[in-house]
Amino acid sequence: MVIPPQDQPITSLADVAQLAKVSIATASRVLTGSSHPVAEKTRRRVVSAAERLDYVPSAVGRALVTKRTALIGVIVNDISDPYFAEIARGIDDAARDAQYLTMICNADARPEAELSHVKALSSFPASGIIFAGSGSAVPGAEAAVAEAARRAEKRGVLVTALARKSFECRTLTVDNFAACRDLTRYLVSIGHRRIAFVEGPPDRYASIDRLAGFRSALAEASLTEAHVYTGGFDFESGATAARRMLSNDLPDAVVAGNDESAAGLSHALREAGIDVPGQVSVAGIDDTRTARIAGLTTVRVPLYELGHEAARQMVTRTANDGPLLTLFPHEIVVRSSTAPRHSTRP
Amino acid sequence: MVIPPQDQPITSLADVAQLAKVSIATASRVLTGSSHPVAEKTRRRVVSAAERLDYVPSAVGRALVTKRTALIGVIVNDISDPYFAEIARGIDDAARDAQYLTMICNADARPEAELSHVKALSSFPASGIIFAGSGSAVPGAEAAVAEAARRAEKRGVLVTALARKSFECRTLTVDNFAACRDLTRYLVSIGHRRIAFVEGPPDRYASIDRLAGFRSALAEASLTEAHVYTGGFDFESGATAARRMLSNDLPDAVVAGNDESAAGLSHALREAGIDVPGQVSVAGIDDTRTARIAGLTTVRVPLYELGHEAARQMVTRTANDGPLLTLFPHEIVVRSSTAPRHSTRP
DNA sequence: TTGTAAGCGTTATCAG
DNA sequence: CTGATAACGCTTACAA
Repeated sequence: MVIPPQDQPITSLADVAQLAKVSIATASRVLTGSSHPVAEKTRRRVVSAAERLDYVPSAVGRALVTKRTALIGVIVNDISDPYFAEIARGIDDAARDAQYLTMICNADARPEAELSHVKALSSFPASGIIFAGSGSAVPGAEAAVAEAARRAEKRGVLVTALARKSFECRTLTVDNFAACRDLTRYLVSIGHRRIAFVEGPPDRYASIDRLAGFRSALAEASLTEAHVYTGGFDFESGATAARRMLSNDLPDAVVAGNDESAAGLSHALREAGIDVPGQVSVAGIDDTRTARIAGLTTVRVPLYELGHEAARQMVTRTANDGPLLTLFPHEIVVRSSTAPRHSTRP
Repeated sequence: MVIPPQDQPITSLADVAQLAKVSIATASRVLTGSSHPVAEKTRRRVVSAAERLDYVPSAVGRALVTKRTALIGVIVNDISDPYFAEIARGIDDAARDAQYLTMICNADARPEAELSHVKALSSFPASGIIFAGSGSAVPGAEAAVAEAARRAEKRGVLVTALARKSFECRTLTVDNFAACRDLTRYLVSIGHRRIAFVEGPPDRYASIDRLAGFRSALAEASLTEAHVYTGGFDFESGATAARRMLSNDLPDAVVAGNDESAAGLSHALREAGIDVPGQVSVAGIDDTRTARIAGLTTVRVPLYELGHEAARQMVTRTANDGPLLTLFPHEIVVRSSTAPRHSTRP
């Protein structure tokens, strides 16, 4: 590592102590708000010395002793995806309230990237690591990540997931199966019969659980799926599925694996002259800001709240007691991308 | 700070050295890839010992000596705003390539929050701090932030801004004035005459420069502005402006201060039965993913690239030599929210 | 080529 | 109530 020119010496606790004419120990006790008793007069001398010198305690010096930094690491697939951005915002708000800093790591769903991030975060070490995305159901795909997470935990790093992972881990999430089942039930309830699904990445638990929920709702209603299109969690995947749908046959309604995909789907459908929701209803999942902008019917998943609560538990170190799995409620949000079957556009 | 139970001792360089039967110094030289010569046989012993112990060097121990952590801090207004999320993604990609971690700090445009983040980042200290959002033109509003940034720089922390700030600072950005002027020129070129503007937060340089660019283009064409609506950089601000527009009088076209606002604007207009772009053309600025989803005509601002290049310069410590101001090019992107005057929807 | 040891800034222990 | 000091894990002169 390149050592940059150290133009200015850092003012350290020793400087504060010297100016206040106390020992380093006393200065530390005052500035950390320790419970160790310090005379009021002494305290004031230290505080004013610190202010005069614009003293900022060295996080590194402190961490060397406490073996912990006021850092929370978040491993996302892609921070520019609103799903993760909203989670990250919730985390950082809770972190900031407790004077913690939030580190964002993009892993693009690659286990090797996750692994290297877990290691980097452990090297500080961060107080906690939050896995924002769901895991891969491919056997062994996450083995190394699981092992690294387990080791980090043994060293006192709190680990929390906000979606189902392939290893045991404290988890705050929603019931993806139920969420997608409820959404599909809604589409059935407004008269749709031929309903298609656009899948997310097929190895992800989020995709798998959502597809299963979709199928469950259809089975309840004694319906068979119109078609399950392979897809992905991005706009382009939805658009691609739409094009295949157009050259295939149009269902009454489509459930997409998430909002991004639903947005791409309805965009491409409309571009081809299809009336959404007049001819085809389209629904997404997550209720990210994409859903609002595109006017999508969707299922609200409390992303901000998931992140906020996970981080809150970490900074208060409550995460160790709570239950291993906490489910947050979801809720259908009806907007203008769906309509009763055979209605026309309002 | 609470000291957590240290379930497991951290394996340190001493452990590696012991297992490899070398001194700590030698182990360090091998593992840091120092230029100091080490016998090949010794090197291999150290490497295999490190592997066997699953050694991860302590970032804190290292930072205590080098006075620098492999951390880049990014101060954004709101990471859940795609504008900032796309910048953050660019930064993290460059950071990750160099084995740096990215810290995201949400400041919601509040100088006090920015200040506390700069201090927190300095306390590590981070290698660099990137200000993603533009500054406030209110005199003195950012004085304390400017001072803290200046001090951080004196200690070797690199500081870069991705938008105009009220203090001198290495800056990579686009010409907001020209961007908005060019967009307005485009609307004029397709026949619009009565053109309105929806402002961003009035104290921000980004808002001010864009409004000035808008007025400049109108002046060139000897037009007067239809109306300048107060607004903001969010969806709701655009929607609010639309409602005032409806009870006022409809212009031929509207330029919004950014894409979020433009999305809210066109959403509310359409909800009120107005044909966009048939009756009113709407354009945004930035070309965030919001623009793609909403099908907005806009100006592409290379957000990812700005973040990527800023971070790249930081990790290579090139930021000290380059020019103080670097302008990145912008580009008009035409989508379906604008059309020539008096045309009907395609 | 290897090793010894100083020192980074902080907290915590223990003695006064 | 205050202070001296060990310890944390690492890098890097300097010595051998």
